[in-house]
Amino acid sequence: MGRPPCCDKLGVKKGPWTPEEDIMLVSFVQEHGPGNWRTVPTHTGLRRCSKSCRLRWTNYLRPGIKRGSFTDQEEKMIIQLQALLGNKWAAIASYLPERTDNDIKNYWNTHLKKKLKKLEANDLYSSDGHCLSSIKSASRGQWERTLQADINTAKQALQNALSLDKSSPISEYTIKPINIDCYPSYIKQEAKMSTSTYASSAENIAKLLKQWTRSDSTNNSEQSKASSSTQFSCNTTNNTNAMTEYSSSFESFEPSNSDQFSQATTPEAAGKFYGESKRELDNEVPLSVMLESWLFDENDDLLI
DNA sequence: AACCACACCAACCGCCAACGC
DNA sequence: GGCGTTGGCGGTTGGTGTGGT
Repeated sequence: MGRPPCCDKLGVKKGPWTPEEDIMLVSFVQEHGPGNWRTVPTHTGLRRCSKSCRLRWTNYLRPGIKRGSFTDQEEKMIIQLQALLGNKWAAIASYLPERTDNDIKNYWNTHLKKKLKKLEANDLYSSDGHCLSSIKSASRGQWERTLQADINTAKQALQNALSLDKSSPISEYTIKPINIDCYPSYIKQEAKMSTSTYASSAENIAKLLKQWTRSDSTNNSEQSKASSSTQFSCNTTNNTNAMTEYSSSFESFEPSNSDQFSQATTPEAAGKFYGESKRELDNEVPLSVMLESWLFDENDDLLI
C-alpha cells in the first residue's frame, strides 16, 4: 500500500539528466535557492519529479562536491565512522563535506566492503592456518599500536573535517584561479563562445544560461550528443577546483527572489545552503559533539 | 574484432519522519 | 489527533565503461 510513487505521473521523465536539464535546474537554484523542490518542475518546465530534481542537485550539481577517487584519509575516516555509526551515510557524509552520502555509500559498497572482507580474511587466518584470536593475544602490543595509529588518523581527519564545518564554508570556497578545463564540455563550449573568463561572476553564468536557452536546436542536439554526465569528471584535484569555482560564482550571485544565497554568510546559513540537514544545524547534542568527544578524548579505556 | 564478465556509479524506489492544515 | 504532503535517507537497480579472453 502506502503512498504512490511521485514519479508515476504521466510525462515525468526518468533516466540520466541531460546538460539542458542540468542548466535549467542550476538556473532555478540560482534564482530561488535550494529547496521548495515541489515547485521546481512547474517553475522550470523540467519534466522531472521534485524528488529527482533534489537528488540531482544534492548528489551532482551542488557546489563544493568533490569527485574522483577517495584519499586514504577519507577512506580511513569512512571506515571508522561506519564502524561507529553503521550505514548512516548521511551522518557520515556530514563529516566529509565534499562528499555526498550517495558517493560514500557507493564507495563503501564497491570498494571498502570488499577491502574489509579481504582484510578480515587475511586477519582471520595467518599463513600457517592459525586463528587470529590466538595471535591477537600474542601480538597484542602491536595490535594496540595499530589501533592507536588508526585512532590518530581518524582524529586528524575528523579535526580537518570539523575545522571545515566550523569555519565558514564561504572561506573554503573563495575564488581560485579559473580552470575551465574541468567544467563539463557543454559548459566549456558556451564559455569559449562567449568569454574567456567563464564563470568569473554570476553575471557570466546568467548570460551563458540565457545564451544556452536561446541557442538553436541544432546546437543543442550536438551538445547533447557530445556531452554526458561523465564529462564532469577530470582529474580529482582539478575537479575539486572546478566545483569550488562553480560555487564561488554562486556565492557572488545575488538572487532576486530569494535571499538564501546572501544569507549564507554565516556558517549556519551557509551550511544549510550546502545541504546540511536541519538536525545538524540546530546543534542540539549533535552527533558531531558526541563523535568529537569520543575520538578526541583520551583512549585509555580502549587500550587497557 | 567480438564477446563476456565484472566494476562503477547515477538514478530510482520505497519507507519514514517532520511539518502544516 | 488525523491526514496529506514533502523532504530525507538507505537500499537497490540498470546503464555504461573497462579489462580479459
